[in-house]
Amino acid sequence: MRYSKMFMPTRREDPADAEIASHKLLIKAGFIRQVARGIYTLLPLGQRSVRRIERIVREEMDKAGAQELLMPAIQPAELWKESNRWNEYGPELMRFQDRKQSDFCLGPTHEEVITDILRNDVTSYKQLPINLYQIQSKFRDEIRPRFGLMRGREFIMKDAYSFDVDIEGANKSYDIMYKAYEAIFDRFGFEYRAVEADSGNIGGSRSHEFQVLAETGEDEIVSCQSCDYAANVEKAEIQIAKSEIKNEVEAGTLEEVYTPKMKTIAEVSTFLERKPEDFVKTLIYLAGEQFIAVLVRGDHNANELKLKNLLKSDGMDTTEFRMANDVEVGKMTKAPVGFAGPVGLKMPIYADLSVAPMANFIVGANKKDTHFLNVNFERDVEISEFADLREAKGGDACGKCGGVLESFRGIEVGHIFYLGTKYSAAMKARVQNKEGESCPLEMGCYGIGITRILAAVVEQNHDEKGIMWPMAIAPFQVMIQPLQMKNEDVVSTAETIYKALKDAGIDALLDDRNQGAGTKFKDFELIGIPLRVTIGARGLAEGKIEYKKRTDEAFEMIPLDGIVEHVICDIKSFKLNT
RNA sequence: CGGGGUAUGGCGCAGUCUGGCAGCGCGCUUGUUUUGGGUACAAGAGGCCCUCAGUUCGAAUCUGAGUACCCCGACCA
Repeated sequence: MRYSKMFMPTRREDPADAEIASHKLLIKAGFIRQVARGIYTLLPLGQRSVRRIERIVREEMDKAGAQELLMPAIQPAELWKESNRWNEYGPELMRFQDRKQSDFCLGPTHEEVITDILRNDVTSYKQLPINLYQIQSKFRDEIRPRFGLMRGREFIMKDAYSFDVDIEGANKSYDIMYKAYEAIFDRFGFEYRAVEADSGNIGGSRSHEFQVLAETGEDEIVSCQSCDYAANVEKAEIQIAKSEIKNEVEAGTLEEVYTPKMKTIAEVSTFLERKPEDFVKTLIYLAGEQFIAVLVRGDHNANELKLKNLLKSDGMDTTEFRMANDVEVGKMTKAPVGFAGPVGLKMPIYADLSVAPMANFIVGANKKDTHFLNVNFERDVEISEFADLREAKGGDACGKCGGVLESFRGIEVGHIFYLGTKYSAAMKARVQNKEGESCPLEMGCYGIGITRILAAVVEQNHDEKGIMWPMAIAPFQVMIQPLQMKNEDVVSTAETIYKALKDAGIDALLDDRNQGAGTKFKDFELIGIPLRVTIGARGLAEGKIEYKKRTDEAFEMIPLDGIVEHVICDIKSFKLNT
C-alpha cells in the first residue's frame, strides 16, 4: 500500500478528551474516530489490526474444535422473556420496537438465540459435544463508557457456546476453551493472568477471567506469591487470621464530633487526623424489601458477593440486591449520604470479621455533618452477625494456601463461564442421553473482547513517541521510506524493494509522500509499524540500506542486495515466536 | 442516576469576567525553497462562536431552558 493513497489521518496534537495511552494513540495515529459516547468507527488502520486479531482468534477456536456461525444482532423480546433476562438485564439492554410495535433488543450476548437454535435441531447426545462461536458487534448501554475502545457501548466480541450432555463433558469443554484462550493470549504477546471470577449476570458457577496486566485496567486482581491461586477481588477468598482477637482497651466515652461536609473516609480521617483503620464504614444495602447495614473497616471494601451469599444462607430474598440509593439512605439514617453509622440504626447489621476486635472506633452519627468517636460493640452497637465480608487486597493471606496475595490491575480481555443448565432449563433445550432419558443441555459460554484487545495491546506496547505493534497485530508489517523523493535512484530502489516484499506476500507500506525525513520518522513511530526500511541517498551511494525495528533504538546498515531477504526472514521468525 | 467541567474553522486553544470588526498555533491549498528528525518564506481557502428563547441600539460574551461530550462517584455512609 502507498501512504499517499491510504486513508490514515494522523494528528500532531493529543486529542482533548482522551485520558489513557491507548485512547490517545489510537485516535492520534488514525486507527479510530468517535461517533457518539462509547461508539467508534474503525478507520482502515484500525480495521486492519482488528482483522488480524480476529484471524488469530479464529485459528485457535477452529483448532479447539469450535465452529463459526453468525447470529443476528437484532433479537426478539420473546426469547429474552423465556430466560427472564428481559427483566433481569435492566437498562443496559438496548431495546426498541419495530413498525408493528413488537419488542426487540440489540444483542449484548447470545445465550438465548443459540439455545433456541440448539433446542430445535439437537435432540440426541450423539450430536454432542458441540461448540459454536461468532465474531460480531455487541451492544451494551453501559452506565459509563470510557477510555475509547476499552469500554464501549458497541464493540466487537467473539462469543462461543458449548453444549454437552452432562457435567463431565461440560467441564471438558470448559478446559479446552481455557487452553485455547491461553494459546490466543500468548500469540498476542500479552502479559496476563487467568483469574477466578464472579459470573455476574450471565449466570453459572465456574468462571475465569483473562486479565491483561496494566495500570490503567479497570479490574483489581490478586494472585498468590506461593501457589497458583489468582482471582478478581470481587471473588477472591482470603484467610482471616485467628489472632484478630479483641483489643483490651478501656472503652472511651461516646462523643459527637462536628465534621462539616466530610463524607468520605479520606476526608474525615484527614480532618480528624486519624488513620482510616480507626474508622468503621457503614454501608446500606437493599435485599428484596429488607434494608441491611454492613460494617467494614475504613480501609477495607465490602465484597458484595460474600455478602449476598451470607444473606442467602440466612434465608433472605436476594433476587434483587443492591446498594441503597441516596434517597433510601436519607430515609433510613435520617441523614444525608456520608454520615450513616450503626449506632441506633433500625435494621439488621452485619459486620466484617476485621472490625470485631476494634474498640473506640469512629462512625457516622446518622446526623448531618456529624460523626461519633469512641464507639464500641455491645455498649453502642448490636451486631446481627460477624462474617468474612470484605474484599481481598494486596498483603492478605491466600484463601488456598495462606501465602501472601499480591495485587494487580488488569484489563479483562476474555471471560469463560460454566453455565450449567440455567438457559437450557428455562428454555427447555433438552436432549436424550445414552439411557434414553431426557435431560437439559449443559452449557458453557466464552467471550473475548476483540476491540478491547486492540486497546489492551496499545496499553502494553507503546512509548512516548507512539504505538509499538506486535508483528501479529500490526496493520502493516514493514514501512519503506525513501527519504529524497527527487532522487531517482532513491525512489526507484524503494519501489523495487516495495514490489519484492509485496510479491513475497508481505504487508508493506511505502511512504511515497514528498515529505522531509523528520515527518516520515515521526509518523512511523506514531503508527507503530514493527519494521522500517529507510532508503537515503547517503547510504545508497555505498550500496547500503538502513534497517530498524520500532522497538530498537539503533539501526543497522544492510547491503542493498540482501535487504529484502533480511526483512522476509525477520518477519518469518516473528511469526514463529508468536 | 448524583456531582463537576467543556462546547469558538479539520485538530489544539485564546477571546466571555468588563457586550461593540471572530483571533492564534497546527493542519489544508498555491508558489518558491529545503531534503537524514515535524525546513523556511510568501500568498490563500475555511467559522450560523452547540441549539432554542430572552435582555439590549448591538450578544461568542449577559439571562433562562435544552442538547452533546469529558471527568469523578455510585464502596460515600
